[in-house]
Formats: sequence, structure tokens, C-alpha cells
Amino acid sequence: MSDPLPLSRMLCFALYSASHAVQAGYKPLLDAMGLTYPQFLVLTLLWEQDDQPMLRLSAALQLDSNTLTPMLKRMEGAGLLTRRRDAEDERQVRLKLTPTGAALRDRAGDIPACLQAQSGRSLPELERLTVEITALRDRLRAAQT
Amino acid sequence: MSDPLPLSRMLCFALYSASHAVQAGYKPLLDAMGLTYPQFLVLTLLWEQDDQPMLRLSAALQLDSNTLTPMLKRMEGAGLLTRRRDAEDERQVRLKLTPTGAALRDRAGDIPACLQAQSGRSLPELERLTVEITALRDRLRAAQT
DNA sequence: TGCGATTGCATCGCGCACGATTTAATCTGG
DNA sequence: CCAGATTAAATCGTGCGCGATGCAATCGCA
Repeated sequence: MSDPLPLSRMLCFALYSASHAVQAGYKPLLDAMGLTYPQFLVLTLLWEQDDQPMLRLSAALQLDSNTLTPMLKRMEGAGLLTRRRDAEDERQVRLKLTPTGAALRDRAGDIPACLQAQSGRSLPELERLTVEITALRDRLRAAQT
Repeated sequence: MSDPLPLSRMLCFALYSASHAVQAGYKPLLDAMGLTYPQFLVLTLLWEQDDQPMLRLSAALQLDSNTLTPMLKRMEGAGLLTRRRDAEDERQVRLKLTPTGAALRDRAGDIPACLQAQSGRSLPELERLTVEITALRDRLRAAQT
């Protein structure tokens, strides 16, 4: 058998440290808008489609209510979105962007492009890598039943 | 220009969600040893080389003392390692594995292999992906000066 | 129709991450 | 040799992630 894998060659650590590096790269840009990185992800989903139930965000981000509820309350407090119970099903909470939250879209549109510039890689290369990592993630999710 | 990138095609989210998925896959195995994922990373470094100064772990993991100090104290409390000031330079703290911490290496050696099995990918494929992601991470770190 | 099961969210506790600040040890120039 | 600068940890506060639990609304089935 081979020697145990060093940390520097572990896929798990590559993902862990790369994810942190990306968030660090985003940080100055997000700070300028008063957003955290997970909040930016939530807004990205709402920019794609406004007025979504929390359940949908939960599925897309793979985050449960114990994470989302306090986060969405902070975003509501910051005037980015509103939280209201669905009239048809009072169990659900629907999220809607405020004009403030919707307006941030213009300022945030450049952020992924900035990351691309920092990465020193071509767009097709980054797209291929994204597809590979996403496929790996879905494979792992499926294996966790 | 093209439409704004949807979350599902953002590299940042691919890394973010894949990293979480990997940690979720590790969780049952680490729980059985009473470890968290970042604690497992620390032990992995100490298994590679015992008796390291905290500064070295900090550089390898890209985590500062505000994260490492409380974490290492918990690991010390769990009997996994010892923390002692370096006699040559009292500013530094040196970490040494206890027999308990060193012994976990045997039980933890299989963990990366388990991830590989779940991923449904060949070892060379995973290695290539690791190299690519690591290179991207280092590029981003360099760009953050 | 009513009652147990399920669903969607909220709450609590703990352990990271990380910015900002503090403290103590060491280094450096004069 | 000494005072200021630098360095390595520690401390504090905030915001995720996530397991465990609680609760109210809805569903399903006799």
C-alpha cells in the first residue's frame, strides 16, 4: 500500500481551502455592500427568481432552517428582503426582495468576473472545473442517501 | 453581454457546496472518533510531522490563532495533543501528539478512501482534480497579496 | 370528521472562521 | 544596554453550519 495521503494532496482539503480562498477574495467586494458570502448566495437565488418559499432556498443551498432562519432575519433587518407567511400554507415563509435588495444586483454583477480575473484562467476552463466539481458534489450527496 | 450567472453555474458555489458535501460524508466516520473535520485536518498535519509549532499549522491550514487557539485547547482537553511553549522562543506554542492522538491515525487512514468510493471516480481522476483546485486556490491566494 | 403523522419553521447549543484588539516575548538600531 | 518595532498567541464579538428539539399548520386515513 502507499503512504498515507498528505494534507496537501487531499481532495477534501483542496476543496476546503479553495472555498475559503474564494470567500476571502469576495470579501472586500461584499463588505462594500454590507453582505456576507452566504447572504450573497441567498440574494443570487432571489435575483434569479423573486418571491420564493424558504423551502426552495433551503434545497438550493443545502442549508436547513436552523441556519437560514437567523440569516434571513438579519437580511430582513438590513432591509434586503421581507419574510411573510404564505396565505395558502401558513407553514411556509415566502421571501421577497425589497427595492434595496433588488438594486444590489447591479453592483454585485461584477463579482464573479472579478474572481475570474484573479484566477488567471480562461472562462471555459473555469466552466469545465465548475461542472466537474458540481458533478462530484451531486455524486457525494447521492451516496449520503 | 451574457445573462448573469445562475448560482448553479458559479464556481464559488460549486466549491462551497462540494466542500460541505465532503464534510458531510466524513462526518459519520469522524463522529465515531469524536473528531470534527477541522480537528481531523490538524491531526493529519501532526501525523505527517509531530511536534510542530502552531505557526506552521497556521500557515498550512490558513487559519489564524483566533481559530486555532480555542480549537487546539479543545483537542488538548480531549487528550489528543499537548500544547507547550517553546523553550527557545517563549512566544511560540509547540503541539505534540499524545499516544491517544497518534493512535487515531490507524483508524482514520481509511477515511480518504471512503470518500473516493463515494465519489464513484478513479483515483487518477481525483488526483487531477485535486491538483487543479489546489493550483486555483494558490493563484487566488497570490492575487490577494 | 377527527386524530395521529408529517411538514415547515423556529430555537438552542456548540464549534468553527475571521476581523479587531491585547499581551508577552523577541528583535533591532543607536 | 535600552527603547521602540516586530512577532506569536490569546481574547472578544459576530456570523455561519448543523445536530437536537419544539411547535403550529397541514395532511391522511379510518
